[in-house]
Amino acid sequence: MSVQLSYGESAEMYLKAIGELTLEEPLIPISVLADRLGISPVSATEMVHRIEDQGLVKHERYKGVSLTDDGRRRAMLVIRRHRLWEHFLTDNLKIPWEDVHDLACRLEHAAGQRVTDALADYLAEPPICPHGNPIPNIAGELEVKRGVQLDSLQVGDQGAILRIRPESQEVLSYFAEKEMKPGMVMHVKSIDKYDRLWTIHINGKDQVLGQRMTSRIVIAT
Amino acid sequence: MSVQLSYGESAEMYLKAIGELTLEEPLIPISVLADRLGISPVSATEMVHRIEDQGLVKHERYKGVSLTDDGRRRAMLVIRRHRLWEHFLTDNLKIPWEDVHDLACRLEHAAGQRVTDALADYLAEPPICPHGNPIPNIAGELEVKRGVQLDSLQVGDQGAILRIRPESQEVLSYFAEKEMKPGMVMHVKSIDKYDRLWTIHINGKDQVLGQRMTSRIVIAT
DNA sequence: AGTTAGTATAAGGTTAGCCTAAAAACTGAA
DNA sequence: TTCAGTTTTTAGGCTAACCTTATACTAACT
Repeated sequence: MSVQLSYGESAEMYLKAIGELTLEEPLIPISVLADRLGISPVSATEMVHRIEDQGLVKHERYKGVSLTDDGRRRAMLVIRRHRLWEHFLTDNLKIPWEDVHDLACRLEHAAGQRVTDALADYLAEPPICPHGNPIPNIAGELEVKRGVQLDSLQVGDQGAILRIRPESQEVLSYFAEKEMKPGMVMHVKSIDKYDRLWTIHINGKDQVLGQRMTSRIVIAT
Repeated sequence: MSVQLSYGESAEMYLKAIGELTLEEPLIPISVLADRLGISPVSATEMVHRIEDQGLVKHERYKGVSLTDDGRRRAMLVIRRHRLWEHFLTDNLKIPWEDVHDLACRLEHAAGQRVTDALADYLAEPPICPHGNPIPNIAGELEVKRGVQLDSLQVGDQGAILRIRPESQEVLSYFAEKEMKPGMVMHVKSIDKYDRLWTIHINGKDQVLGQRMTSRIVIAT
Protein backbone atom coordinates (compact mmCIF):
# COMPACT_ATOMS: atom_id res chain seq x y z
CA MET A 1 0.00 0.00 0.00
CA SER A 2 1.18 3.47 -0.83
CA VAL A 3 1.83 6.18 1.71
CA GLN A 4 -0.95 8.70 1.41
CA LEU A 5 0.59 12.05 2.21
CA SER A 6 -2.16 14.30 3.32
CA TYR A 7 -2.05 18.00 2.71
CA GLY A 8 -4.42 20.71 3.76
CA GLU A 9 -6.60 23.25 2.08
CA SER A 10 -3.79 25.69 2.13
CA ALA A 11 -1.49 23.46 0.16
CA GLU A 12 -4.19 23.07 -2.45
CA MET A 13 -4.39 26.82 -2.80
CA TYR A 14 -0.67 26.96 -3.43
CA LEU A 15 -0.87 24.22 -6.01
CA LYS A 16 -3.75 25.88 -7.79
CA ALA A 17 -2.02 29.24 -7.86
CA ILE A 18 1.24 27.78 -9.12
CA GLY A 19 -0.67 25.76 -11.70
CA GLU A 20 -2.36 28.86 -13.02
CA LEU A 21 0.75 30.99 -13.00
CA THR A 22 2.94 28.42 -14.75
CA LEU A 23 0.65 28.62 -17.75
CA GLU A 24 2.28 31.99 -18.43
CA GLU A 25 5.77 31.61 -16.97
CA PRO A 26 7.70 28.41 -16.29
CA LEU A 27 9.25 29.57 -12.99
CA ILE A 28 7.24 31.49 -10.43
CA PRO A 29 9.21 33.63 -7.96
CA ILE A 30 7.97 33.07 -4.44
CA SER A 31 7.25 36.75 -4.09
CA VAL A 32 4.83 36.58 -7.03
CA LEU A 33 3.17 33.54 -5.53
CA ALA A 34 2.91 35.19 -2.13
CA ASP A 35 1.38 38.21 -3.74
CA ARG A 36 -1.22 36.22 -5.60
CA LEU A 37 -2.21 34.38 -2.42
CA GLY A 38 -2.17 37.50 -0.26
CA ILE A 39 0.40 36.00 2.04
CA SER A 40 3.77 37.18 3.28
CA PRO A 41 6.79 35.96 1.30
CA VAL A 42 8.21 34.38 4.44
CA SER A 43 5.11 32.26 4.96
CA ALA A 44 5.00 31.35 1.30
CA THR A 45 8.61 30.19 1.45
CA GLU A 46 7.80 28.02 4.42
CA MET A 47 4.85 26.40 2.71
CA VAL A 48 6.69 25.92 -0.56
CA HIS A 49 9.35 23.99 1.33
CA ARG A 50 6.68 21.86 2.92
CA ILE A 51 5.04 20.89 -0.36
CA GLU A 52 8.46 20.46 -1.91
CA ASP A 53 9.18 17.82 0.73
CA GLN A 54 6.02 16.09 -0.42
CA GLY A 55 7.34 16.04 -3.97
CA LEU A 56 4.70 18.35 -5.38
CA VAL A 57 6.84 21.28 -6.43
CA LYS A 58 10.43 22.06 -7.27
CA HIS A 59 12.02 25.21 -5.93
CA GLU A 60 15.10 26.66 -7.56
CA ARG A 61 16.73 29.07 -5.19
CA TYR A 62 16.56 32.69 -6.29
CA LYS A 63 14.70 31.59 -9.42
CA GLY A 64 11.26 30.35 -8.60
CA VAL A 65 8.88 27.44 -8.17
CA SER A 66 7.55 24.93 -10.66
CA LEU A 67 5.34 21.87 -10.39
CA THR A 68 6.50 18.28 -10.49
CA ASP A 69 4.45 15.84 -12.56
CA ASP A 70 2.63 14.76 -9.45
CA GLY A 71 2.09 18.33 -8.38
CA ARG A 72 0.80 19.34 -11.78
CA ARG A 73 -1.72 16.53 -11.79
CA ARG A 74 -2.99 17.51 -8.38
CA ALA A 75 -3.04 21.18 -9.23
CA MET A 76 -5.11 20.48 -12.31
CA LEU A 77 -7.57 18.45 -10.28
CA VAL A 78 -8.02 21.35 -7.87
CA ILE A 79 -8.54 23.71 -10.79
CA ARG A 80 -10.99 21.24 -12.24
CA ARG A 81 -12.97 21.21 -9.00
CA HIS A 82 -12.92 24.97 -8.85
CA ARG A 83 -14.21 25.49 -12.35
CA LEU A 84 -16.83 22.78 -12.13
CA TRP A 85 -18.26 24.44 -9.05
CA GLU A 86 -18.18 27.79 -10.77
CA HIS A 87 -20.15 26.27 -13.58
CA PHE A 88 -22.68 24.74 -11.23
CA LEU A 89 -23.10 27.92 -9.25
CA THR A 90 -23.81 30.06 -12.28
CA ASP A 91 -25.70 27.71 -14.57
CA ASN A 92 -27.69 25.73 -12.05
CA LEU A 93 -27.95 27.89 -8.97
CA LYS A 94 -28.19 31.14 -10.96
CA ILE A 95 -25.66 32.94 -8.83
CA PRO A 96 -24.22 35.93 -10.68
CA TRP A 97 -21.26 35.28 -12.86
CA GLU A 98 -18.99 37.69 -11.03
CA ASP A 99 -19.58 36.23 -7.58
CA VAL A 100 -19.00 32.55 -8.13
CA HIS A 101 -15.23 32.63 -8.09
CA ASP A 102 -14.92 33.33 -4.38
CA LEU A 103 -17.70 30.93 -3.49
CA ALA A 104 -16.11 28.15 -5.53
CA CYS A 105 -12.84 28.71 -3.67
CA ARG A 106 -14.45 27.34 -0.56
CA LEU A 107 -16.27 24.47 -2.22
CA GLU A 108 -13.28 23.22 -4.17
CA HIS A 109 -11.62 22.05 -0.98
CA ALA A 110 -14.67 20.62 0.70
CA ALA A 111 -15.62 18.41 -2.21
CA GLY A 112 -13.25 15.52 -2.78
CA GLN A 113 -12.51 13.66 -5.95
CA ARG A 114 -15.58 11.51 -5.66
CA VAL A 115 -18.05 14.37 -5.39
CA THR A 116 -16.26 16.27 -8.12
CA ASP A 117 -16.47 13.41 -10.57
CA ALA A 118 -20.14 12.94 -9.82
CA LEU A 119 -20.65 16.65 -10.33
CA ALA A 120 -18.79 16.59 -13.64
CA ASP A 121 -21.04 13.78 -14.71
CA TYR A 122 -24.11 15.68 -13.64
CA LEU A 123 -22.98 18.74 -15.57
CA ALA A 124 -22.01 16.59 -18.55
CA GLU A 125 -18.31 17.50 -18.40
CA PRO A 126 -18.51 21.15 -19.42
CA PRO A 127 -15.42 22.28 -21.34
CA ILE A 128 -15.09 25.75 -19.86
CA CYS A 129 -15.93 27.71 -16.71
CA PRO A 130 -18.16 30.80 -16.82
CA HIS A 131 -15.13 33.03 -17.27
CA GLY A 132 -13.96 31.15 -20.31
CA ASN A 133 -11.19 29.12 -18.72
CA PRO A 134 -10.93 25.51 -19.81
CA ILE A 135 -11.75 22.76 -17.31
CA PRO A 136 -9.10 20.04 -16.99
CA ASN A 137 -10.34 16.54 -17.69
CA ILE A 138 -10.56 13.75 -15.15
CA ALA A 139 -6.96 12.77 -15.77
CA GLY A 140 -5.80 16.28 -14.97
CA GLU A 141 -5.06 17.21 -18.54
CA LEU A 142 -5.73 20.74 -19.69
CA GLU A 143 -5.97 22.07 -23.20
CA VAL A 144 -5.49 25.82 -23.33
CA LYS A 145 -6.85 27.57 -26.36
CA ARG A 146 -4.37 30.19 -27.45
CA GLY A 147 -5.59 33.68 -27.94
CA VAL A 148 -4.32 37.25 -27.97
CA GLN A 149 -4.81 40.08 -25.56
CA LEU A 150 -7.35 42.63 -26.67
CA ASP A 151 -4.76 45.39 -26.48
CA SER A 152 -2.71 43.78 -29.22
CA LEU A 153 -5.52 44.12 -31.78
CA GLN A 154 -5.79 46.83 -34.44
CA VAL A 155 -8.71 48.95 -35.53
CA GLY A 156 -11.12 46.83 -37.53
CA ASP A 157 -10.00 43.53 -36.01
CA GLN A 158 -12.73 41.34 -34.62
CA GLY A 159 -13.13 38.16 -32.62
CA ALA A 160 -14.88 36.47 -29.76
CA ILE A 161 -13.94 36.87 -26.13
CA LEU A 162 -12.16 33.68 -25.16
CA ARG A 163 -11.64 34.34 -21.47
CA ILE A 164 -11.23 36.97 -18.83
CA ARG A 165 -8.51 36.87 -16.24
CA PRO A 166 -7.56 36.93 -13.51
CA GLU A 167 -10.67 35.61 -11.86
CA SER A 168 -10.86 38.21 -9.16
CA GLN A 169 -14.06 39.67 -7.81
CA GLU A 170 -12.92 43.11 -8.83
CA VAL A 171 -12.15 42.38 -12.46
CA LEU A 172 -15.18 40.17 -12.97
CA SER A 173 -17.58 42.70 -11.50
CA TYR A 174 -16.19 45.31 -13.85
CA PHE A 175 -17.06 43.28 -16.93
CA ALA A 176 -20.30 41.97 -15.50
CA GLU A 177 -21.46 45.55 -15.19
CA LYS A 178 -20.60 46.18 -18.81
CA GLU A 179 -22.41 42.95 -19.74
CA MET A 180 -19.37 41.53 -21.46
CA LYS A 181 -18.97 37.77 -21.30
CA PRO A 182 -16.82 35.05 -22.88
CA GLY A 183 -18.26 33.92 -26.18
CA MET A 184 -19.45 37.35 -27.23
CA VAL A 185 -18.07 38.73 -30.48
CA MET A 186 -16.63 42.22 -30.56
CA HIS A 187 -14.78 44.41 -32.97
CA VAL A 188 -12.35 47.24 -32.43
CA LYS A 189 -13.79 50.58 -33.54
CA SER A 190 -10.97 52.90 -32.63
CA ILE A 191 -7.83 53.16 -30.59
CA ASP A 192 -6.59 56.23 -28.81
CA LYS A 193 -2.86 55.62 -28.75
CA TYR A 194 -2.04 58.47 -26.41
CA ASP A 195 -4.29 57.45 -23.56
CA ARG A 196 -4.34 53.80 -24.57
CA LEU A 197 -8.08 53.70 -24.87
CA TRP A 198 -9.79 51.03 -26.93
CA THR A 199 -13.30 51.61 -28.17
CA ILE A 200 -14.94 48.33 -29.05
CA HIS A 201 -18.40 47.34 -30.19
CA ILE A 202 -19.90 44.44 -28.32
CA ASN A 203 -23.34 43.20 -27.38
CA GLY A 204 -24.96 46.02 -29.32
CA LYS A 205 -23.08 48.77 -27.52
CA ASP A 206 -19.85 50.71 -27.68
CA GLN A 207 -17.49 50.30 -24.74
CA VAL A 208 -14.39 52.29 -23.95
CA LEU A 209 -11.71 50.36 -22.10
CA GLY A 210 -8.44 51.52 -20.61
CA GLN A 211 -5.18 49.64 -20.92
CA ARG A 212 -5.57 48.04 -17.49
CA MET A 213 -8.71 46.24 -18.59
CA THR A 214 -7.88 45.47 -22.22
CA SER A 215 -4.97 43.36 -21.01
CA ARG A 216 -7.41 41.23 -19.03
CA ILE A 217 -9.39 40.09 -22.03
CA VAL A 218 -8.20 37.30 -24.27
CA ILE A 219 -9.62 37.17 -27.78
CA ALA A 220 -9.87 33.97 -29.84
CA THR A 221 -7.61 33.95 -32.87
CA MET B 1 -24.27 48.03 12.28
CA SER B 2 -24.24 44.84 14.31
CA VAL B 3 -21.14 43.12 15.54
CA GLN B 4 -20.64 40.04 13.43
CA LEU B 5 -19.05 37.45 15.68
CA SER B 6 -17.34 34.97 13.49
CA TYR B 7 -16.97 31.37 14.46
CA GLY B 8 -15.27 28.53 12.72
CA GLU B 9 -16.25 25.23 11.25
CA SER B 10 -15.68 23.58 14.53
CA ALA B 11 -18.19 25.76 16.32
CA GLU B 12 -20.75 24.90 13.67
CA MET B 13 -20.19 21.23 14.33
CA TYR B 14 -20.87 21.77 18.00
CA LEU B 15 -24.01 23.73 17.27
CA LYS B 16 -25.28 21.08 14.89
CA ALA B 17 -24.60 18.27 17.32
CA ILE B 18 -26.25 20.08 20.20
CA GLY B 19 -29.19 20.96 17.97
CA GLU B 20 -29.69 17.34 17.03
CA LEU B 21 -29.24 16.01 20.54
CA THR B 22 -31.59 18.51 22.16
CA LEU B 23 -34.42 17.12 20.05
CA GLU B 24 -34.32 14.14 22.42
CA GLU B 25 -33.09 15.61 25.69
CA PRO B 26 -33.21 19.23 26.81
CA LEU B 27 -29.79 19.25 28.49
CA ILE B 28 -26.79 17.60 26.89
CA PRO B 29 -23.93 16.61 29.21
CA ILE B 30 -20.62 17.68 27.79
CA SER B 31 -19.39 14.10 27.91
CA VAL B 32 -22.21 13.05 25.59
CA LEU B 33 -21.44 15.91 23.27
CA ALA B 34 -17.73 15.09 23.29
CA ASP B 35 -18.54 11.50 22.52
CA ARG B 36 -20.75 12.39 19.59
CA LEU B 37 -18.08 14.65 18.13
CA GLY B 38 -15.24 12.23 18.81
CA ILE B 39 -13.44 14.78 20.90
CA SER B 40 -12.01 14.71 24.42
CA PRO B 41 -14.29 16.10 27.16
CA VAL B 42 -11.67 18.67 28.06
CA SER B 43 -11.61 20.07 24.55
CA ALA B 44 -15.38 20.02 24.37
CA THR B 45 -15.62 21.95 27.63
CA GLU B 46 -13.23 24.54 26.28
CA MET B 47 -15.18 25.00 23.09
CA VAL B 48 -18.52 25.10 24.85
CA HIS B 49 -17.22 27.95 26.95
CA ARG B 50 -16.10 29.75 23.85
CA ILE B 51 -19.45 29.53 22.12
CA GLU B 52 -21.16 30.33 25.40
CA ASP B 53 -19.25 33.62 25.44
CA GLN B 54 -20.70 34.27 22.01
CA GLY B 55 -24.18 33.77 23.39
CA LEU B 56 -24.92 30.67 21.36
CA VAL B 57 -25.33 28.12 24.12
CA LYS B 58 -26.06 27.97 27.81
CA HIS B 59 -24.05 25.67 30.02
CA GLU B 60 -25.40 24.59 33.40
CA ARG B 61 -22.57 23.23 35.45
CA TYR B 62 -22.75 19.52 36.10
CA LYS B 63 -26.00 19.38 34.16
CA GLY B 64 -25.40 20.01 30.50
CA VAL B 65 -25.60 22.32 27.51
CA SER B 66 -28.58 23.82 25.74
CA LEU B 67 -28.98 26.28 22.90
CA THR B 68 -29.96 29.92 23.23
CA ASP B 69 -32.48 31.26 20.75
CA ASP B 70 -29.69 32.63 18.65
CA GLY B 71 -27.78 29.39 18.91
CA ARG B 72 -30.82 27.34 17.97
CA ARG B 73 -31.43 29.45 14.88
CA ARG B 74 -27.86 29.05 13.77
CA ALA B 75 -27.80 25.36 14.56
CA MET B 76 -30.90 24.84 12.47
CA LEU B 77 -29.34 26.67 9.55
CA VAL B 78 -26.32 24.39 9.70
CA ILE B 79 -28.58 21.35 9.82
CA ARG B 80 -30.51 22.80 6.90
CA ARG B 81 -27.32 23.14 4.89
CA HIS B 82 -26.28 19.63 5.78
CA ARG B 83 -29.53 18.03 4.75
CA LEU B 84 -29.88 20.02 1.57
CA TRP B 85 -26.48 18.86 0.48
CA GLU B 86 -27.34 15.28 1.38
CA HIS B 87 -30.38 15.62 -0.80
CA PHE B 88 -28.40 17.03 -3.68
CA LEU B 89 -25.70 14.39 -3.42
CA THR B 90 -28.15 11.49 -3.52
CA ASP B 91 -30.86 12.74 -5.83
CA ASN B 92 -28.82 14.74 -8.31
CA LEU B 93 -25.32 13.36 -8.15
CA LYS B 94 -26.50 9.78 -7.56
CA ILE B 95 -24.07 9.16 -4.75
CA PRO B 96 -25.19 6.23 -2.61
CA TRP B 97 -27.51 7.01 0.21
CA GLU B 98 -25.24 5.69 2.91
CA ASP B 99 -22.22 7.74 1.88
CA VAL B 100 -23.65 11.22 1.62
CA HIS B 101 -23.68 12.05 5.30
CA ASP B 102 -19.92 12.31 5.66
CA LEU B 103 -19.56 14.15 2.36
CA ALA B 104 -22.22 16.66 3.33
CA CYS B 105 -20.38 17.32 6.59
CA ARG B 106 -17.64 18.97 4.58
CA LEU B 107 -19.86 20.88 2.23
CA GLU B 108 -22.13 22.30 4.90
CA HIS B 109 -19.34 24.53 6.17
CA ALA B 110 -17.96 25.56 2.81
CA ALA B 111 -21.28 26.76 1.45
CA GLY B 112 -22.57 29.88 3.12
CA GLN B 113 -26.11 31.07 3.48
CA ARG B 114 -26.24 32.46 0.00
CA VAL B 115 -25.25 29.27 -1.75
CA THR B 116 -27.49 27.24 0.49
CA ASP B 117 -30.53 29.31 -0.28
CA ALA B 118 -29.83 29.10 -3.98
CA LEU B 119 -29.44 25.35 -3.61
CA ALA B 120 -32.72 25.05 -1.73
CA ASP B 121 -34.37 26.95 -4.53
CA TYR B 122 -32.79 24.70 -7.12
CA LEU B 123 -33.98 21.62 -5.25
CA ALA B 124 -37.41 23.20 -4.70
CA GLU B 125 -37.18 23.21 -0.89
CA PRO B 126 -37.29 19.47 -0.24
CA PRO B 127 -38.98 18.66 3.08
CA ILE B 128 -36.74 15.78 4.17
CA CYS B 129 -33.20 14.49 3.72
CA PRO B 130 -32.51 11.04 2.27
CA HIS B 131 -32.50 9.53 5.75
CA GLY B 132 -35.93 10.86 6.55
CA ASN B 133 -34.92 13.79 8.71
CA PRO B 134 -36.85 16.99 8.16
CA ILE B 135 -35.05 19.99 6.66
CA PRO B 136 -35.45 23.25 8.60
CA ASN B 137 -36.91 26.10 6.61
CA ILE B 138 -35.09 29.27 5.68
CA ALA B 139 -36.03 30.88 8.99
CA GLY B 140 -34.46 28.01 10.92
CA GLU B 141 -37.75 26.46 11.94
CA LEU B 142 -38.02 22.70 12.13
CA GLU B 143 -41.11 20.58 12.30
CA VAL B 144 -40.36 17.13 13.63
CA LYS B 145 -42.86 14.43 12.81
CA ARG B 146 -43.31 12.29 15.90
CA GLY B 147 -42.95 8.58 15.53
CA VAL B 148 -42.14 5.52 17.62
CA GLN B 149 -39.09 3.31 17.71
CA LEU B 150 -39.48 0.05 15.89
CA ASP B 151 -38.69 -1.88 19.02
CA SER B 152 -41.79 -0.55 20.74
CA LEU B 153 -44.13 -2.17 18.20
CA GLN B 154 -46.03 -5.42 18.67
CA VAL B 155 -46.52 -8.38 16.35
CA GLY B 156 -48.92 -7.43 13.57
CA ASP B 157 -48.27 -3.69 13.85
CA GLN B 158 -47.39 -1.95 10.65
CA GLY B 159 -46.22 1.43 9.44
CA ALA B 160 -43.81 3.32 7.23
CA ILE B 161 -40.21 4.04 8.12
CA LEU B 162 -40.07 7.70 9.04
CA ARG B 163 -36.36 8.07 9.59
CA ILE B 164 -33.17 6.33 10.52
CA ARG B 165 -30.76 7.70 13.07
CA PRO B 166 -28.12 8.51 13.92
CA GLU B 167 -26.76 9.41 10.52
CA SER B 168 -23.49 7.57 10.85
CA GLN B 169 -21.77 5.77 8.03
CA GLU B 170 -21.95 2.53 9.99
CA VAL B 171 -25.67 2.54 10.68
CA LEU B 172 -26.62 3.79 7.24
CA SER B 173 -24.53 1.20 5.45
CA TYR B 174 -26.21 -1.50 7.50
CA PHE B 175 -29.64 -0.52 6.29
CA ALA B 176 -28.51 0.30 2.78
CA GLU B 177 -27.32 -3.28 2.48
CA LYS B 178 -30.71 -4.55 3.61
CA GLU B 179 -32.32 -2.16 1.11
CA MET B 180 -34.42 -0.51 3.79
CA LYS B 181 -35.17 3.17 3.28
CA PRO B 182 -37.40 5.86 4.77
CA GLY B 183 -40.85 5.80 3.22
CA MET B 184 -41.02 2.03 2.92
CA VAL B 185 -43.86 0.26 4.68
CA MET B 186 -43.15 -2.72 6.91
CA HIS B 187 -44.99 -4.93 9.32
CA VAL B 188 -43.83 -6.90 12.33
CA LYS B 189 -44.06 -10.64 11.74
CA SER B 190 -42.65 -11.93 15.00
CA ILE B 191 -40.68 -10.96 18.05
CA ASP B 192 -38.22 -13.12 19.90
CA LYS B 193 -38.41 -11.64 23.39
CA TYR B 194 -35.42 -13.56 24.76
CA ASP B 195 -32.89 -12.46 22.22
CA ARG B 196 -34.78 -9.26 21.37
CA LEU B 197 -35.01 -10.13 17.72
CA TRP B 198 -37.64 -8.52 15.51
CA THR B 199 -38.61 -10.18 12.27
CA ILE B 200 -40.23 -7.71 9.92
CA HIS B 201 -41.46 -7.85 6.38
CA ILE B 202 -40.35 -5.03 4.17
CA ASN B 203 -39.67 -4.44 0.51
CA GLY B 204 -40.79 -7.96 -0.34
CA LYS B 205 -38.42 -9.66 2.09
CA ASP B 206 -38.18 -10.75 5.68
CA GLN B 207 -35.51 -9.10 7.78
CA VAL B 208 -34.34 -10.07 11.23
CA LEU B 209 -33.08 -7.17 13.33
CA GLY B 210 -31.41 -7.12 16.73
CA GLN B 211 -32.25 -4.65 19.45
CA ARG B 212 -29.33 -2.40 18.59
CA MET B 213 -30.76 -1.72 15.14
CA THR B 214 -34.48 -1.70 15.88
CA SER B 215 -33.90 1.28 18.17
CA ARG B 216 -32.44 3.19 15.25
CA ILE B 217 -35.57 3.07 13.16
CA VAL B 218 -38.44 5.45 13.73
CA ILE B 219 -41.85 4.40 12.44
CA ALA B 220 -44.60 6.84 11.52
CA THR B 221 -47.59 6.64 13.81
C1' DA C 1 34.59 44.94 -7.87
C1' DG C 2 31.07 47.13 -5.41
C1' DT C 3 26.47 48.31 -4.72
C1' DT C 4 21.71 47.35 -4.80
C1' DA C 5 17.48 45.00 -5.32
C1' DG C 6 15.50 40.88 -4.70
C1' DT C 7 15.38 36.43 -2.18
C1' DA C 8 16.05 33.39 1.76
C1' DT C 9 16.56 32.19 6.46
C1' DA C 10 16.36 32.84 11.42
C1' DA C 11 14.01 33.99 15.55
C1' DG C 12 10.12 34.72 18.06
C1' DG C 13 4.91 35.34 18.20
C1' DT C 14 -0.14 34.45 17.29
C1' DT C 15 -4.54 31.78 16.88
C1' DA C 16 -7.72 27.86 16.58
C1' DG C 17 -8.45 23.34 17.94
C1' DC C 18 -7.03 19.68 19.57
C1' DC C 19 -4.36 16.34 23.25
C1' DT C 20 -3.02 13.97 28.12
C1' DA C 21 -2.53 13.73 33.06
C1' DA C 22 -3.75 15.13 37.35
C1' DA C 23 -6.31 17.74 40.71
C1' DA C 24 -10.51 19.72 42.34
C1' DA C 25 -15.50 20.30 42.53
C1' DC C 26 -19.78 18.48 42.59
C1' DT C 27 -23.84 14.98 42.55
C1' DG C 28 -26.56 11.41 44.01
C1' DA C 29 -27.28 7.30 46.18
C1' DA C 30 -26.17 3.93 50.06
C1' DT D 1 -22.99 11.74 55.72
C1' DT D 2 -19.90 9.77 53.40
C1' DC D 3 -18.08 8.11 49.26
C1' DA D 4 -17.86 6.61 44.52
C1' DG D 5 -18.40 8.22 40.17
C1' DT D 6 -18.92 12.03 37.10
C1' DT D 7 -17.78 16.58 35.65
C1' DT D 8 -14.84 20.47 35.43
C1' DT D 9 -10.61 22.86 35.78
C1' DT D 10 -5.64 23.41 35.68
C1' DA D 11 -1.33 22.81 33.59
C1' DG D 12 1.47 21.85 29.96
C1' DG D 13 1.91 20.53 24.99
C1' DC D 14 1.12 19.90 20.05
C1' DT D 15 0.34 21.16 14.93
C1' DA D 16 -0.83 23.94 10.92
C1' DA D 17 -0.67 28.34 9.00
C1' DC D 18 -0.04 32.45 9.44
C1' DC D 19 2.63 37.04 11.17
C1' DT D 20 6.79 40.67 11.82
C1' DT D 21 11.51 42.04 12.20
C1' DA D 22 16.06 41.39 11.26
C1' DT D 23 19.94 39.34 9.07
C1' DA D 24 22.26 36.80 5.35
C1' DC D 25 22.78 35.64 0.85
C1' DT D 26 22.79 35.93 -4.53
C1' DA D 27 22.41 37.97 -9.03
C1' DA D 28 23.06 41.35 -11.84
C1' DC D 29 24.22 45.96 -13.21
C1' DT D 30 27.25 49.98 -13.10
